[in-house]
Amino acid sequence: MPKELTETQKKILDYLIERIKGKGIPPTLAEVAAHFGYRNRATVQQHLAAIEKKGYIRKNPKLARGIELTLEDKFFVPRPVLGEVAAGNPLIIYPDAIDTIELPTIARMPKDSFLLRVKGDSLKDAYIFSGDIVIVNPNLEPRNGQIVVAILDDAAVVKRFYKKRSQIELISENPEYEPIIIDKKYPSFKLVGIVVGVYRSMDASPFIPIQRRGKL
Amino acid sequence: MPKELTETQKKILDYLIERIKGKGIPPTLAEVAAHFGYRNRATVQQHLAAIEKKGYIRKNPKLARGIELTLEDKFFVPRPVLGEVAAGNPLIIYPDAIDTIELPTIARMPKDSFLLRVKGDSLKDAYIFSGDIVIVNPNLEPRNGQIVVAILDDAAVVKRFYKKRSQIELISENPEYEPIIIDKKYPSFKLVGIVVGVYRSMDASPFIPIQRRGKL
DNA sequence: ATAAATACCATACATTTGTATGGTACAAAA
DNA sequence: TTTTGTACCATACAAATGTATGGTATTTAT
Repeated sequence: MPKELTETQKKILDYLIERIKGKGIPPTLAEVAAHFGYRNRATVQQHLAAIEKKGYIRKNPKLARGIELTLEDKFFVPRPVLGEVAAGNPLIIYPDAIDTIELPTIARMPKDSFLLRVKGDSLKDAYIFSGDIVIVNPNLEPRNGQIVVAILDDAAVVKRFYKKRSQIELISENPEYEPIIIDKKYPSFKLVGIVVGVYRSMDASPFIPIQRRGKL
Repeated sequence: MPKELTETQKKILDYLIERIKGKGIPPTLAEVAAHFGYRNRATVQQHLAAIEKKGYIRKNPKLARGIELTLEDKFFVPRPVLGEVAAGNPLIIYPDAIDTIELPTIARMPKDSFLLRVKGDSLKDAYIFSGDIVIVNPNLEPRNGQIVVAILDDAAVVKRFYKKRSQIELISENPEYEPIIIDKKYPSFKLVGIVVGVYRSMDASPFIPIQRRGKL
């Protein structure tokens, strides 16, 4: 189990992850220093040593940009989950990250997307379940039938989106939930983004392994 | 549209991609040279110049490992799908990639994992559906109750794994399918890996947007 | 009270790294 | 035939890079 990081160390690690996952190129000491306004590389050097000691990265000695994320080899990388979102009844969405899930290393986010954990079962007919992580892109125009995340009276919902002449309808796949109809002028409605993908980790299995034997 | 690459250039580009996506660190000229057995960096230097000229990479001048993949700066990154795997009845698994899916940029794979597209519905009670992409890690020891991919008589299956004294059981979540019982000595059985995650793209929506209005 | 960890700065140095330049050999195109 | 492109080799060099060492100030644990 990796040890706790200090504030500064965490910031630096986040930057490393951002650079490695985002650009594909780990930064040099000089670049990290520049990014944080440090006057010299030795400072970064020491922070990296500390982060490495705590087990989050591995440094290839003598090699330029020789920073590897060790967490990556464990297949999981911490990603912030911005909030929980109701597939059924609205839930509160938090301004900051409420949690960090261990998205597998398959987890490089498009830089403008973010993650939300789904609570509730109103999307079960669309094969999205409570506990799933949805990848939300805020910079896409919604088309009819797409699954979107929207804020409604300070709560967030995940629903299927339909735009009509003068109103927007948010429909659950699950017939137990009533469609939400929004007049276009409705003030507290805001479209957050479009669900571009769903990810579910199999690691901490939410399923109880039922010892089902033989035929039924 | 990028121009055609020569054989050598393609090999080098493949290596670059492998390094950037796999390790997260682009190689230096020296490393590329070593990998291909070149006696000096200038050779690589010239190949890279050619590849850049043809538009596949961008080089940050003067910067160590300053190689970026130009094709990558989009939302989706092509990833090879190694085969299709049956959640219900066994299907054939192909030695090479059968397809390339556009995994979202959230998609950087752990280097030893690979993707399989699921066909069939025997795992629907585990919320895995036909068309989903499962992320499979071949280097983990399976624990009871985990979902695994296994090869059985040249066909691959996705099932829940249970190890008993002298036999292994592969069980479907879906009661319609019979459990598969394998004697430990069974020759043609091979465990491929453990399903560590499921990804589903919402992009090419498999669902027909049903115009369901009002209450039912 | 003292030790240890954190968070920086500055300077120095050997290597690594990218790049420039020049050369050879070969095949295909003009 | 000459030119162009590909595929290598060798040497040289400035800048980038990681690392070592030493220092100060502050906070946290003992």
